[in-house]
Formats: sequence, C-alpha cells, structure tokens
Amino acid sequence: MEHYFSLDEDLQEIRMSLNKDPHIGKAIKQFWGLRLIRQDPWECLISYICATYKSIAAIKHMLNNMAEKFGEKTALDGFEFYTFPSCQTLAAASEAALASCGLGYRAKYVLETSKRICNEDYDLESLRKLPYADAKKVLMSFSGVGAKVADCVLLFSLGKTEAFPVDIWVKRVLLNHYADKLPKETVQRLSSSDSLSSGDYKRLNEFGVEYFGEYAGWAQEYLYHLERMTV
DNA sequence: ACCCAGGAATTGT
DNA sequence: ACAATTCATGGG
Repeated sequence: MEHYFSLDEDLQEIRMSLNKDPHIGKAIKQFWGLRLIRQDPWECLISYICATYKSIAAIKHMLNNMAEKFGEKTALDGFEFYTFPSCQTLAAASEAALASCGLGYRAKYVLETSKRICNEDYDLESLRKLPYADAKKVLMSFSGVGAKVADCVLLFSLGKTEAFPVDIWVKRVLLNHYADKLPKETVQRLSSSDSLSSGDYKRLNEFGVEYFGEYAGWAQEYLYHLERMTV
C-alpha cells in the first residue's frame, strides 16, 4: 500500500525542486496531500487507450463495463467487485463485445494491443529498465498508444517521474500561465486550434521536462488538479 | 437536439 | 516533416 501511493518518495525534495514560480507554488500549497499512484502497467495501458477523446465520467463507465463483462468477481471484506480483465481474456474477446462496453472505435486498439501483449508474452514491467525516451518509443509501437498515453503509463506505472503528459487541461495551464516561456508561434497556433498536433505535443512535453526537471510528472499533476478546480 | 470529451490513426500536402 | 480529417459513443 505504501508503494501504491508513492509514500516512500521524498516529498520535501520533490516540492522544493518544482517550486519554480508562483503559479505552481499555489498548486503545491493547495494540493499538499497529492500523491502519485503506481498502477499496474497493463491496467494502466488499457485504461488510457480507452480514455482517448472521452470524458472522465464516460471513461469510468467504460472501465466498469469491461470489468463486469470480462473481469472476475471477487469479494474483499464483504464488498464485491470485479477485477480488471487479464490480457488473455481481452485478447480472446470479440471486437463487438468490447465495443458494446462503450469503447467505440477504441475496441480495435484494445484488441490489437491485448493480442500482441498476450502472444509475445510481453512483460511491460521490463520497460522500467529502459531510459524514458526508449521506453516511450516501445509503448508508442502498440496500437492506440500515442505520445500522451505513453507518457501516462510511464508516469503512473513505470516510475518515470520526468514524463510530462500533455492533455487538454495541461495545454490550458501552459497557455494561461506559461505562455511567456513558450515560442510565440506555438502559443498562437494553440490558442486558435482545439486539437494538439504531434509536433506541438512534443514542444509542450519538452518544455515541461526541461522547465520542471526530473519530477516534471509531479508538476503536471499539481498543475492539472489546480486547473480543474479553478474552472 | 446539441456539444465535447485526460487523442490516435489515416490520409493528404 | 507537418497539417487536416476521421473516428464511436456517452454524459452534461
């Protein structure tokens, strides 16, 4: 349990190294109790593949559906729940059955990635040993996994604290509070467009990693939560 | 009915 | 390399 909530990390050092400006200072102060979870990489990978271009409420619904349909029913302290389905189970599922959980076009990605991990008996934990950039390339070779999903898995499951996932909320943070530190033409393009090209993702991601350093992922979480509370 | 969502793959330039 | 388009579905 301590491991799951990252309670062994040196929070003092992390907070100090991240406190580079008043805005993140405010976020750190407001979310003093924030922890990074360490999720199982398989569950994390599939969850974030499903999460692409979906609202958080809809994501919860999808994952519940998948667990009820493909997971195992277990009980703990009299509380019943369903485990997250194994890659063998999902690899054997039909695309239609996955789609009916609310996955839509993501069903194909989940199926392809499940089959590959199952067939190759791929151990996602082995990515821990690779440097951030190398592990990211491997993850992005799976179906349905782009830079954002890869960064989430690296941060939440594989201990890469320098990973800096850029979703629409982090994009808003950077535009609203860090525009003066970004290239002018990038800021202009981002504020006039709703989507994020792969090139601009890379620019924002690299800004985060360079500006906040080896704990950029923690910075992302502080900023993300502040932005969501502020709206 | 309408709008957009913790983006990625595909196609066009 | 980079920009535009498409993608299926649910919750607010």
